[in-house]
Amino acid sequence: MARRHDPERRDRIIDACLDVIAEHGVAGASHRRVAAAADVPLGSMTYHFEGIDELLYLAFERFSIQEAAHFERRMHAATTFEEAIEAMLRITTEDVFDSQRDLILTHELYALAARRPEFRELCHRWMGRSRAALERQFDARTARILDALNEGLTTQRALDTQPWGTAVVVDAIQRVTRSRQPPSPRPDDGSPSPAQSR
Amino acid sequence: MARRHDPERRDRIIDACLDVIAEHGVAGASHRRVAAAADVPLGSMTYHFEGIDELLYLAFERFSIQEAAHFERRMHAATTFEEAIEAMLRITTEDVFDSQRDLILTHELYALAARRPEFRELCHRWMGRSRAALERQFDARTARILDALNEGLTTQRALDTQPWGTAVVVDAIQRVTRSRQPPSPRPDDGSPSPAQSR
Amino acid sequence: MARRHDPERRDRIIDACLDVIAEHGVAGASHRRVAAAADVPLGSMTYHFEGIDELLYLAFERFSIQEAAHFERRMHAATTFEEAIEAMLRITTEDVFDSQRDLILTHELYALAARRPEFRELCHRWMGRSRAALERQFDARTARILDALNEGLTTQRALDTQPWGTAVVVDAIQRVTRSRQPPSPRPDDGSPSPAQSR
Amino acid sequence: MARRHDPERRDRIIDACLDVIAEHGVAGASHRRVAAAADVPLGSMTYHFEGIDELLYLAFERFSIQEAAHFERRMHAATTFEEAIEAMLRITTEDVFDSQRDLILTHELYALAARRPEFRELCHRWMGRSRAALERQFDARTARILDALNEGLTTQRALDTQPWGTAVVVDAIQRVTRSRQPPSPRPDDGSPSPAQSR
DNA sequence: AATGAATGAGGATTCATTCAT
DNA sequence: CATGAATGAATCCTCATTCAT
Repeated sequence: MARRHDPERRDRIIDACLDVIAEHGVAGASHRRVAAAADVPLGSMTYHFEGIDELLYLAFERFSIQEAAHFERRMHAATTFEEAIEAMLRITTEDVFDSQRDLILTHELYALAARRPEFRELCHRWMGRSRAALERQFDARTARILDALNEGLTTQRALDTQPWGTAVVVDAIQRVTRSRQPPSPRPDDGSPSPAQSR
Repeated sequence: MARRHDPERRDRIIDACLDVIAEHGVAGASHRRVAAAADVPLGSMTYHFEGIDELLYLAFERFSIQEAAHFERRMHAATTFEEAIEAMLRITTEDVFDSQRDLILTHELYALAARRPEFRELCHRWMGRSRAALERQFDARTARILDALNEGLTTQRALDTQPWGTAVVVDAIQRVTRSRQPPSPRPDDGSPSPAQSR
Repeated sequence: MARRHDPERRDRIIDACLDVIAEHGVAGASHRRVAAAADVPLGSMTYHFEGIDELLYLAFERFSIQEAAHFERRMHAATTFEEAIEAMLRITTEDVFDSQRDLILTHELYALAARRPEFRELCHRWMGRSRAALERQFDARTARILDALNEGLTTQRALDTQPWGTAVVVDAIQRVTRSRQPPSPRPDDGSPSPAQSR
Repeated sequence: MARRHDPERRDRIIDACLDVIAEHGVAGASHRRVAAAADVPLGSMTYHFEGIDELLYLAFERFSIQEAAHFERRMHAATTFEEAIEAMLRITTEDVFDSQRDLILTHELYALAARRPEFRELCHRWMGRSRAALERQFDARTARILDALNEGLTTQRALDTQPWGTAVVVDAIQRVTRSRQPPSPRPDDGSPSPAQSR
């Protein structure tokens, strides 16, 4: 009866879906719960979305795009090699550490991606953007390794029951970035500072 | 009607549960589907297990133990530093690459662990065993980084839609192991240097 | 967006409704499916028709009129007694045999008519026209019997899983038409013999 | 809470399903309505039947068997040719005329059969039994024609809005049975003359 | 005049769980 | 000890219809 015209409803439902997944997992993300979270009648759900699969896809698509954009923002803000290293450190130790929500959503997405190609495609695009952002400061090989390292450190730190210090992270990043740097000159893409210390 | 006395039934159900998760995800793992997969009457499910949560927990417990054991076997077989490097390479590039099932189960477990402490505990124990196995050939810090690197490389290789060569993996392992290795002598087999244990 | 002014839309919807019934039965004939079949917005449905009942009625009205007209055409083309017999044979063996669509729609209509008077009225009118057409070549009694015979043969041939030869049909028509024919002279075209009108 | 053990429940549901179809048509035969009619919880429906399709099939299977049995009883009671004619007359004029329920169910079945082979099979079996019963008193050809005639007369009498006298029926039966009877002697009970079997 | 947006009721089905046997 | 029968809650989705535009 209230709210008949509500143009942002679709968006609100997608956001609500992410909230529900963060709280109950994909397994607990039902039309009913999402509708309640978005304060929308149940019938709206299948009016706005083909089915729960489409909603799930759109939700994770939005999430992966937001995460990629966040990563890009972090990396683009770094104008020197040192700042890039620093940015990586912050990304690994702070960003995910702070947000339980992101952590959950990321792994729910991965679980889906492991079984279903359309979600794997989302991961692929996300990784592509992360790598491209890293390649502004690092060569392609290093970018790829750094991204994988970030992935692994983040996951293990989050899923451990014991706290990790940041020292391991710092050390890991150094090993990965220092080792190959002297022989092969960094690509001038984005023209990072020639100095490679730290 | 046939098998009334069936002592391995509980075990069979747990294994069937993992199969079902691998095929349908945790979201699709219902009593009915697991019972069907285990060829067991539906009533058995709540007779043998408190509820679906207990079954899920036992299934992932078994899975994580099996995986940890597999990792240990791989690493224990390596008696030299070079063999250890080689083992890591194989673990990262072959093991998970081959088994879609393990990949899915791992990420389903992580998704659960991100939300629920009891599953995080499983991850913690699994990581602990992996690290201990690595510490037979590497110092504690390197072990931890190697494990994280393996985690990240494995995940990203599996969830990408494009194939990765093994070159990146080789390079990554080298960077992580070479850099710190010369100054600190490798711990001898079975006794990680006390200063670096967690 | 395209066709705003579309005077034949109502007609198109009615035809589409018959198509949907032929494919999904009355049970499966929903506003949505008909709208899709007619390539018309869902909102059109209740704009052009009071409700689904009205649409159903109009669809079957059209269908029964078309069928009656077809029957009349067949019979009117027969100018002799022999041609009339031949026409009946063709109607029973060819027409319905060929069209799965007509068969389905006929029985869906009958099923409705068995429960609801307004649809029974349609059947009544259809039968009336058929009989009138037959009475151009047969006395009223024979016309009625022939029509019923046609009904029964058609139904049983169509709903059997084994093919019927045409021999039975020929024989049946002969029995029904021959027996009473010798004593009472065939009525001349358009005026059934008064003695036998009902 | 009440009635946990109720061995005839399945049967009761099937009967209730036929009642609901007779009242609301196949289109209106929902799990809910049938469950209510059978005084059974909704969850029972899919416990006892694979789905609504299976229930529909079982209901019409039962109906067609009951009808065939009724027809057989009528015909088997007739021991002479004259009694058989009389039986046919009663079947056509009384039986269906009396029961709105049978009429509706018959045509709902036919509507289904027109679209779906499994229901056509039911019709085929029903017809087979009717014909076999007729062949105890009539030759095969006559049996078939009589059955078709009965079908058509029954249908048209029921779906007309005006009453039919019995005279037409008597006449029709006579025409069909008299014509071929003199030359070929009636087969004695149980063994139709071989020359006329199909 | 026409329709896209919206919705509550009801559609079939699946669910975890209970319980009598 | 084990299970087949049973069920009410909840699943996703479709429905006819309403209504603001």
